[in-house]
Amino acid sequence: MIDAVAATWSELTSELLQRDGYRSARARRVVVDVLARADCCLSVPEIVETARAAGETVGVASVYRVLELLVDKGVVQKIDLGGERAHYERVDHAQHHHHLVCNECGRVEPFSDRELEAALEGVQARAGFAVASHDVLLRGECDDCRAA
Amino acid sequence: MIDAVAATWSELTSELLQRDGYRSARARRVVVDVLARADCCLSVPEIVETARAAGETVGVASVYRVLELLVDKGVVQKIDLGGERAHYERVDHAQHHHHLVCNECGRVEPFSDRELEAALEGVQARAGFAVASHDVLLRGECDDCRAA
DNA sequence: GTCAGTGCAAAGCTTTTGCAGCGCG
DNA sequence: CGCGCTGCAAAAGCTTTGCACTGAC
Repeated sequence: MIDAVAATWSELTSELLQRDGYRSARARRVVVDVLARADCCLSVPEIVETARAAGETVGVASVYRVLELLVDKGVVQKIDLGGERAHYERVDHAQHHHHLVCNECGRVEPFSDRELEAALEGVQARAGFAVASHDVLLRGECDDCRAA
Repeated sequence: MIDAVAATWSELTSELLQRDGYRSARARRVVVDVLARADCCLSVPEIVETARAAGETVGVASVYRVLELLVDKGVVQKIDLGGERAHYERVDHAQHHHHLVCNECGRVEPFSDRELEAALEGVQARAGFAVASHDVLLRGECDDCRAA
């Protein structure tokens, strides 16, 4: 199930890039592949590390360049969790969600809420801005840290 | 009105620090003063610049140290707008709000919405985490940039 | 006088950029 | 076989830290 969705996103991304005249380049394939399999958002070092674990090496510079392209194309979202590095994850309209971050251990967990989305739509309609996207970040202490 | 609120926050902060045994230090006074007068969130360079414009010089290092302390004390909130630098603003429970950021010009505007807060309370109640705070960030194009 | 607090300057990070070489089309 | 893409290494910010000096108490 998850793999099916990921494969779809991966395919759509490849097609999109091909259509726009981009070559089938190695670094691009590796980054797309890592993001396709990721459960949640990843930082650049995490992407490089994950790729390496899978036997593929990529330079950080290439990763940043690929991510910039993918964000531009709207298939990847840059997420700032308040830490020192930015995180990236694939844009998957069927699985739109936000993030809970543990202030103690840094654990990140996704969540989604219909009522929240409805409220956001209302705000966006009333905003003076033409809102293109939104992010919600909840900070606190996760179960494990609270128990400890 | 705004000045009254700011003065209150400023006073409360000073009292809090004094109560906890902190000295009446210059850099601290300057940073608190700048934040007290600020309309919205400021970056560290902006704080230094604003202070300088008011005839007070502060070292960046001191500003970072003061901000860390104030965030710890819960009277200042660190806000990540997705750019390269973090922003800080005073925590003012009477004026709780979130931010709209223009992708084109970088303009930041505050907004608040009762329905949104209600939805967030619901999410926080249902979350596995003990949620301590939340941030909502809306990105888009502001009026001016859309007109241009 | 002591020692918390300061500011400079240097170090540490993430992220960006310059450039020579590689390989897709 | 040209030029888009890559990766290294160097550069560019923001932020943190070490250290000697200043000033609050």
